[in-house]
Amino acid sequence: MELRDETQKLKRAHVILKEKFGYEQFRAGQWQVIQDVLNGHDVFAMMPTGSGKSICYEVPGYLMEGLVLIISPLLSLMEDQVHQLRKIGEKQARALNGLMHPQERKRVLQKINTLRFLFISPEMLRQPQILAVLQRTKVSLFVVDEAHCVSQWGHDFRPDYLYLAQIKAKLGYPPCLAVTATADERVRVDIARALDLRDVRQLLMSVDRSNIALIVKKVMDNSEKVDQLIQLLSKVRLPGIVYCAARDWTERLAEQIRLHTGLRTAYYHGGMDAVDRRKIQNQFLDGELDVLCCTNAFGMGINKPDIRLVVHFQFPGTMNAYLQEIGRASRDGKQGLAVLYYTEQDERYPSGFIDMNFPDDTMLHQVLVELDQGLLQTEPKDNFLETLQGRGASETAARFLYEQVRAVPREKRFLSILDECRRIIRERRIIQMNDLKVMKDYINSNTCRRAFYQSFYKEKQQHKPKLCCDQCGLQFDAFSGEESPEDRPHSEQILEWRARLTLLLKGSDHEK
DNA sequence: CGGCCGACGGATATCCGTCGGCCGGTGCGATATT
Repeated sequence: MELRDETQKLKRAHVILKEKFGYEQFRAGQWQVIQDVLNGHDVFAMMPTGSGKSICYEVPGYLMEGLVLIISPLLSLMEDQVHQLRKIGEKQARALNGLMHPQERKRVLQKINTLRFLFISPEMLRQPQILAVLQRTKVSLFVVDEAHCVSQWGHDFRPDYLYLAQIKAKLGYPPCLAVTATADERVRVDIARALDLRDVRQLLMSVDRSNIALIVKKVMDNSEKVDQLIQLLSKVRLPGIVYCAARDWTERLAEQIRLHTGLRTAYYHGGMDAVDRRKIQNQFLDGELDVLCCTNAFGMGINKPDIRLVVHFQFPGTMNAYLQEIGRASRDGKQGLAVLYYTEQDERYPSGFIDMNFPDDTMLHQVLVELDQGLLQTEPKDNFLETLQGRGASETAARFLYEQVRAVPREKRFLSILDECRRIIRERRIIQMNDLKVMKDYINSNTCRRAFYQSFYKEKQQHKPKLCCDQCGLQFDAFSGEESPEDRPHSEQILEWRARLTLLLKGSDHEK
């Protein structure tokens, strides 16, 4: 009888897809995930961005009894997703966050039993009052969106991510669905552990984006980089994103680009206020900008199908981050280009960031001693964090230390956790340094770029696109235009490009 | 890790080199103060 129920559910999934979302068929991967979810399994799904990850929990939301709880890393992402659901007429979708008026938050909690979808941050979810309300509610599905954040941020930057397993337990172990576009094997294991996934079904789609041509270009110094970038921007298709490691670089570059190319250029980073950020983001989405210089603050949840170029003015510290960032190009399947400029000095950024994530050993030791002597208190939290930052710790390092000391029982000495802290820091450092090494190896490798990361992800190289990478004969000069237009071997490239475009267009027609 | 800035000292009355220290990226929520 149970079996018949399940079959019924699966049939109804197709009906929901058509009636609510207006699609005839599930796309690759979606159907498998939905089946596993409806059958009550924990599921880990790695699907490329733009492949319709949200359908994977939205459709089950209509077939399971109770609330679908979606843990999301960004408030803007939650708002967007609620908005999307509203557009298809779903009224029982809400977000719960700190920007809301307390009254409104209360109202959402009061009618929680009538909701179908609730979007929430890991921080909010950890609040005892919120959790108490959720404990009285039936949670049908526990979704972790952008699940790579668990591993990428949970260990230092946003420690609340590491409490999701505990919260899941308090909610009575609802089935869990973790989705992301990029997670190498180590990250997958890390996520599975942090979320306490059991008997997990995995759907692993390729991380490769074959329509994005890859180029790594080594240059002497930053001024050469700026020159080359400006040339590149005036030759290739736009809009484009230029990723920088530091905020001041985004501003300086934007200025330079505007000056030398006249392109509509803006910058975006986490130091700007929320209104400006929204404004720039919307301008970019609406096609009012050609170039956006930004830090890694920009990108998550950005769904603009026609970004043609992603430049790395400095490279990120992990392969996952790199693939996330270049993956924002050409979601529509047309030809895109990713260019990474490299000088040896650029390494200082990622290695500096790794250093900043943790307190140094002197501070660690000193703080534990002072806590034991009563010269320092862990509470109130903000005072503790401020004191540490006053002594030169980064905000992340301070918060890391707070997470370590907050749970030390009264009868124990703080110094007793010294070795444990040292071990954690050492291990995390090794992991991050290894990630960085992989990224450096990618840059310095003299084999196919695509083959390199596919092997890192333990994927077999499926099909090699014609416009693959600089190692496979893709001419950087054809894009950058270092020579005069006449003597460039350009026309052939363009022809090839056109031919490919046509093919792609035909291909997508065929799919429909 | 390395670029950048300010301090400092030496040789000369303003400049020049060197050295040490600092800084650098992601966002949530809550709370107190203008």
